[in-house]
Amino acid sequence: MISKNDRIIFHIDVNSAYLSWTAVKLLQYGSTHDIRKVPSVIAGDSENRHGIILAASIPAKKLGIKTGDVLWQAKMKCRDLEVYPPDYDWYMKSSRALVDMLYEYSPKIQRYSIDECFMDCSNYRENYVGIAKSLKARISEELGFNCNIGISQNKLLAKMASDFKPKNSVHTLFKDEIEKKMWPLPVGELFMVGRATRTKLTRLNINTIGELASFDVNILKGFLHSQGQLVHDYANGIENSEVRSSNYLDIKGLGNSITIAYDVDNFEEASRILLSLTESTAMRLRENGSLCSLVAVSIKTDTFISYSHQKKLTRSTDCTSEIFEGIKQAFIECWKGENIRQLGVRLTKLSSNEYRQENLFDYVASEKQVKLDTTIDALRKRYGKDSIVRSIFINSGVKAIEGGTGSHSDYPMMGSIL
DNA sequence: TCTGGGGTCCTAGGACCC
DNA sequence: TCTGGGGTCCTAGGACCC
Repeated sequence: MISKNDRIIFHIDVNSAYLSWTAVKLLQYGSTHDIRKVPSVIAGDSENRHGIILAASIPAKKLGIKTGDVLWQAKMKCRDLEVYPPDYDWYMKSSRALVDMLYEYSPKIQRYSIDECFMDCSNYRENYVGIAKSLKARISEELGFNCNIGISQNKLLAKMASDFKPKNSVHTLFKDEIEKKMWPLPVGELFMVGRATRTKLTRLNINTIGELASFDVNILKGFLHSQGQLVHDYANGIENSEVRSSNYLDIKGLGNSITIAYDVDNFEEASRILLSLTESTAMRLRENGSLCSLVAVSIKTDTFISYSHQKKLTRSTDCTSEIFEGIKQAFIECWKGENIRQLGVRLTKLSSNEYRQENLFDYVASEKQVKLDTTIDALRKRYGKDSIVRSIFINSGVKAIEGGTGSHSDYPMMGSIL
């Protein structure tokens, strides 16, 4: 169990978050039909080639439908599958409501993703399970959705615990429970063992987490390099990272990408889409108070081949037109002329805009650009994203501002590591 | 029949310098 | 003309997460 110097970490995980949150919204708007109780999914529309399952109800899961499946395949498994579109603004509100409630319990909270949080509850030396249960009950009653809470001495084990069945429960996975509760599980269920790693481990005849835990770590490192050490540690429950109150300023990079409803085969069209993506990404960059000095373009072709190319800027900037020049250059340098299915823009090497390095030669011009961007951002914030649109987009068939967890993204996305 | 979008981190290989 | 090795930095791609 818990000893004196142990931390107590909660991991709160909303069950089928998107589906639950849409269900709650429908009920709040007067529906009497709870989509959690029938086969249903949240998915984009196939017509625009966004037809992927983002979340599935438990009845849908029982029919073999899971996140990431293609919509038409899911429909074949269940003829009267109910399909609902995602509503990201609502999901952000729901997520925020959850976090607000968690702050009543502890100030040390790390938002790991839109539907997962770590919370350091080391202050509750006794009855932490009882506290978790009452927290879970409050979330159900006051917010209307269910979650799992995992409890342990570190974040990894707490996260593993919150995956345990049954759903809508509190589970513990303390170090002295690893052997019984975690080691019998298939190795692919360990955090950070994805498909590629699992395949390699299977070749070494490692099939359960317990087999991984007792395997020679040096042999593992030979096959998996640093990943070998990491998963071996995780299989043994070793992980010591802090619950760090996330600061949105310390993101490493940001980007937007879009799968286009049709294949793009000419430069002008691709360029318009890239500008549209640059607009939304640069806006987020400015909102974050950051400058970037490296930009990258990514391309996915109609045959699903992906590649990317990056371009260093001459100085750090948050100016849409400067960033777009870099993006356009990068695209010209790498596009091989295939039909394009998806385009992406990514900004990295971020720094704070407190230390804006002015261009000595056209100081006035760049001053003006900064003011222009700031003004446009303010107008769009006030009157909506489409209130100001570049003339190039009018009648072009391309949305002026494409993609993006725009202003509502007030948490950093999770990393793959804790 | 068709296959999303947002992230972080690591690594192999090439360029360049000494 | 041909030969080496080590260090650093950069890039593209691939691993993982939700």
